[in-house]
Amino acid sequence: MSNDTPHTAPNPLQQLDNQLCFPLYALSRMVTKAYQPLLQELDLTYPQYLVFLLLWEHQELTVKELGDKLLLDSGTLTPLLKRLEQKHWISRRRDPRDERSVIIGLLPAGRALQERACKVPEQVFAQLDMSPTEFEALRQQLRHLLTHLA
Amino acid sequence: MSNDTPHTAPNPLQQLDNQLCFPLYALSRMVTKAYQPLLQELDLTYPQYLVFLLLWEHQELTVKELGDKLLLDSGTLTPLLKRLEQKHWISRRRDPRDERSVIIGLLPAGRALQERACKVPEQVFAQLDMSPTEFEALRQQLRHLLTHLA
DNA sequence: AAAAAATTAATTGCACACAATTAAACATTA
DNA sequence: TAATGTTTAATTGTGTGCAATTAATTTTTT
Repeated sequence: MSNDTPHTAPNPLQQLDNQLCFPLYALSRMVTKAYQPLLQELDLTYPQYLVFLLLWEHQELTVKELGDKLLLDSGTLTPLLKRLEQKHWISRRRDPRDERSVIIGLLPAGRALQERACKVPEQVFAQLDMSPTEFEALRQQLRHLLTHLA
Repeated sequence: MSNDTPHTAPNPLQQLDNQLCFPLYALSRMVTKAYQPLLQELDLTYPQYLVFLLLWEHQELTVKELGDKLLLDSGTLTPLLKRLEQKHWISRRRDPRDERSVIIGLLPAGRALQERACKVPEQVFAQLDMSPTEFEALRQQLRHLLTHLA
């Protein structure tokens, strides 16, 4: 132990390689990047794509419902949805039965995107180099953690 | 099949619940949120904390090396590092042997943060409700995917 | 019904992320 | 060595994320 190393002894728990959080954070961004060239063809960002996945499934959802499902708040969703509205892909209107809520609906151009996007999931999966079994196991483990933390 | 449902038949691969990307994206944000109250005490954001994890381990790193390890580019790192410099936690100087590189070093106040942060990993782990075995398995699986994708 | 509490979006301000471009320094090649 | 190409940060512009606040509406309580 020479005294030209005055810094604290390394704490293994404080090393990046031993963190769970970092691979989660980095992998999430890398997967988003894997989507990017495919989504660019559709003029969509990744969070915008997630909104459409929900709208293609449910036709109409309030901002609240979108936020609950995506774990995003109005500070993120409101400007994102306004950009989609400007492109005439979605509609935004107050719920007449509860004027607090804003209902997001699909416009024809937004619905038409679904067909163009249908190949996206398998194309990303192909880049992942995972067996369907591994894929399913990891998906369930992540979802389990998510429900425990959210 | 009634004709008041003019929309396309749902594609299972286009349902949010069947995606791997979404739990990854959402869990990553939730885990970052779990760090937030702990890091707030240190006046740190999560990506700033990651920078310090590396600096506590290596004392000095170039912006390039930080970017390679964190998978972040200068567009993200430069302003982040300038904020840390303004707090007198790190130093930024050109490498005299290669004036293209900027060397990031720890200042005393930045080094002193390590001790205050040493409990953070275990406190976050406690919130995760996972066995160490599960933790380790997931960590390695995520790292494996990351190296395949990055 | 009136007052208080809760719910829903929007807004504001700050900090990432990242694509694309620029500029400086260094390396390689003709 | 001069020209070309590469590497490294910084810059610019757009789009999230999110904490905190605000404003309008609805619900609950008194």
